[in-house]
Amino acid sequence: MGRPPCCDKSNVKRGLWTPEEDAKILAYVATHGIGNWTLVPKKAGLNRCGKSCRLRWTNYLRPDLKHDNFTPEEEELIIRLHEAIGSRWSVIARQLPGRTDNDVKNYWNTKLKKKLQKIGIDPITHKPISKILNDFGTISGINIPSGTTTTTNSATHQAGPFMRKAFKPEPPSSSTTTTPTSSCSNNSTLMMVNNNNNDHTPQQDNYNGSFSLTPPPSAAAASAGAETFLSWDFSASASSSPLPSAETFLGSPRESFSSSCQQQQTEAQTAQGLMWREFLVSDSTLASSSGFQHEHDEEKAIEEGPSAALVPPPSEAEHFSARNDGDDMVAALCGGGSSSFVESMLDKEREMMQSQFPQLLDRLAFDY
DNA sequence: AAAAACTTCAACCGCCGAGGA
DNA sequence: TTCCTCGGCGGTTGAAGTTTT
Repeated sequence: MGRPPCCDKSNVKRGLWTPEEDAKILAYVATHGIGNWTLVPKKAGLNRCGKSCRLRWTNYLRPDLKHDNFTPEEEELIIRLHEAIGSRWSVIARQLPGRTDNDVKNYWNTKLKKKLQKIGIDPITHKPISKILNDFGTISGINIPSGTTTTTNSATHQAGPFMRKAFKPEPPSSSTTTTPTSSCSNNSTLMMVNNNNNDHTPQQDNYNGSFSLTPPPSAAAASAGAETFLSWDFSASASSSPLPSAETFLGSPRESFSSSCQQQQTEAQTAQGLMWREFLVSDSTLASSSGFQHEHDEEKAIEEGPSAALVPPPSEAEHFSARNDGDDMVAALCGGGSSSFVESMLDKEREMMQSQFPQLLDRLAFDY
């Protein structure tokens, strides 16, 4: 049975609130406090849905709200928390006094996402976009030719279908391959530049995390229309070095959360040459891309059945939560049964989270 | 000056879980 | 156990404002 509407939508006012309506809410809350929001419109003399009243109060009228710009510290915290727990805006907002989940969400969507994209970081996975695409090349058995430029932001989404295909369990005899470059067409180009030999060979898994913004080589920039060039220092060859993170750009004096996190993943990297987070790259990216959602659903429907093993992985937030509803999916990803690999990864991430965000983790555990 | 393109963000939508009857 | 209501949440929309052409 579907849930009935909370109010008669045809008879309630919608759209922007007037100062008079705001005053009524404020007056009502001042006298009665916050209680049953469905009764508020009637008692306050408003022709609005109760839900709308609650939203107006929580997102705009609450006296403890800040209405000024986000500070760099707040920005950094949002990025770090988003990397850790994903788009759980309410949880992130609780770490930012005076900010609402709507504020944080809007700020992320309009500013921070673009900011990260501009510096070549995928805002969903918080990994360098080139790294994602290069890894995809490795995973799917495709070597991106030397000198091939990889593309940013929407190109990642454009790569969705074939990336997903790459993760799809194939029968051993299958030789299906796809060609990434056919889907990567974007006027925003990201180039990987090796400082040592200055060739543009994509590097995989062995960069050391020294990662800086450099001015584009003029000729290449002009021809490629590059917005941002990323300069990588490959001088140290330690393969267990952390991946660069957005933190690097933010100049945080603290130990990079993402770096430590990713380092642990790297250390636990299996002979498969694939980290579990890689799965998140493919599917969380897709899931958040409305353009692929429909297609994804269709494919899922097709794939479901006795042999279907491609189950959307839980978000990182779900991994960090105390709920178990992601376990089956993770198990499915690993071919069924419990996986010590996944469990150890989750344990490590939890430990790391505990040390980095103890308060947050406590709250998550409490909430769920 | 006007139109088009782009950005921002308040508000809405629909789903979900909790909890009470 | 089932049904219903409510509050909370994340994703999305679209009006208003701003910038660019």
